Amino acid sequence: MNAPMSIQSCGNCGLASMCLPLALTQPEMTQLDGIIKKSTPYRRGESIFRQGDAFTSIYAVRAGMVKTTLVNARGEEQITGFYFPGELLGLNGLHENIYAGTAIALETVSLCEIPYTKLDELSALLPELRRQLMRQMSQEISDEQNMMLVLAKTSAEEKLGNFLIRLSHRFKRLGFSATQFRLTMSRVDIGNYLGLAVETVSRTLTKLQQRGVIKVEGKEVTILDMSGLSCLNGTCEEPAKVLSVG
Amino acid sequence: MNAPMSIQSCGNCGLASMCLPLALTQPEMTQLDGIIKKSTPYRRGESIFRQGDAFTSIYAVRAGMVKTTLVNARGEEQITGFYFPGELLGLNGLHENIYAGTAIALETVSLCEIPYTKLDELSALLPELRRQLMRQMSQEISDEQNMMLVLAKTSAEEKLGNFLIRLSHRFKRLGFSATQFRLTMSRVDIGNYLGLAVETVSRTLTKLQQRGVIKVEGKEVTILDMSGLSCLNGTCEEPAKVLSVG
DNA sequence: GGTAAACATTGATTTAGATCAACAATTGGA
DNA sequence: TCCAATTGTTGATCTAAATCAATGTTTACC
Repeated sequence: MNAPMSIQSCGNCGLASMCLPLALTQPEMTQLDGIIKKSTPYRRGESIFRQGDAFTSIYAVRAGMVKTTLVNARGEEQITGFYFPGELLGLNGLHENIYAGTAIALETVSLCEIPYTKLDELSALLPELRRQLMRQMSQEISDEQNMMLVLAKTSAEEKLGNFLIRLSHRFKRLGFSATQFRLTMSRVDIGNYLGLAVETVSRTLTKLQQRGVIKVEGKEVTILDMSGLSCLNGTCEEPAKVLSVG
Repeated sequence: MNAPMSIQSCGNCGLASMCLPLALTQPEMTQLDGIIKKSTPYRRGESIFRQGDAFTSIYAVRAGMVKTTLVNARGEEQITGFYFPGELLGLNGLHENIYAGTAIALETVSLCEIPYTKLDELSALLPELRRQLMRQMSQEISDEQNMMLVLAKTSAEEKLGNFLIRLSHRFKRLGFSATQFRLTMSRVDIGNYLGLAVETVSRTLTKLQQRGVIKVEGKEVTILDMSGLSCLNGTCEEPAKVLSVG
């Protein structure tokens, strides 16, 4: 090992999180090309894989946003996540060789496809990769446990506050503005994800806007008072309690 | 490779799911002993690790039941899972080397402790282990996504039906009765986990009992009509709709 | 560029489950 | 074996958010 290990963007798929070319040699790079496939872009509404399909590959999002959904026996459908460039899809297919959910493009989406059968080969090539994969799964477990908390314990306002803040973080990480971004998903999708009716999503966004915390213009959102939002989220110091005196 | 690979119970910790002694040689077994630690039992209420602690080990439950919880900045606490013998704790500590939740013994609990630093060593010894670990994480992701669906989309009755059925499956897998078992956790814990008030848990159990679907005697539960419960869960065929005629 | 479909907002009404309150049943320690 | 503490049940009331309903707005496709 010559250079200090660093996680950087991969030329092949443009991803910081998935691809870890730790000063790869040229032949190694060439090998990589043969393993990671660039698949043709998916269009809005197209599914990348469907619940119950044979598990063949995991996917790293290159560009565009993806949602994943889970349907139960009674036909109720839950959006289980929104995936941004740099994030991995299909991690929960490993335990029974079947995709445990459906992934759908919310806009035009590019992906890196990593065939599961090649994962060992790839890991041998990039020893750090498997560990990185474990970290990502670990992260996903944490995120979903946090989501359980949000779904079970918080009000509509807190849910939306939390949602917007997490979106903000992810846009920031991608190098975009943390305070002004576009909601790629519909209000229905937001409601479904947060366990709220569409009408409640609408009303709550309006309420937050009236309070001056955010500005909403259709799908465009501006966060005007980040700490105001954070407070909803509980991630800021409790504002000094104003006790009514005498 | 001589014998066909099979996942069987590990003499060291009695676990089918975690330990994979694929016809190990004696020296290998000896090595294992040095890596997997049997820790002293934890008593009811004791914590195995706490949210924010430095991540050192993952744990496999040998005996007894464990709950894990997550606390957010505002102090709201959510039970994120109940862990049975054979299941793994601490899988979501990997991504930032900090435990992302707290694990608490619900009764006297025995564990196998697997120091994270030994995981590579162990994986080299048992090549199947790392894959098994990935499968377990994958399973946990799926379980939590299912939980998101339950929390966001189902009624109190459905939540409890789903809860009891999942408990039933796990007792069955452990070789115990699938229709009669003890609720190790309190009603408060059940409510917290399912996003319900205690009172609602109590009332709903009573209602299910009155309907003859279950029998409840304190912590002892008997499932009298499994398909009745499954219907709540949506995992059975829709019962023929009785249309009122004329 | 027009029109149907999909998506979003706002208001009125209903409801499932939370909260408040009182009491009963277990549990565990002296 | 008793008593305090914890845990569980049941009833009455309240409320946040769902549902129902009507209308406005954007999108995408002939």
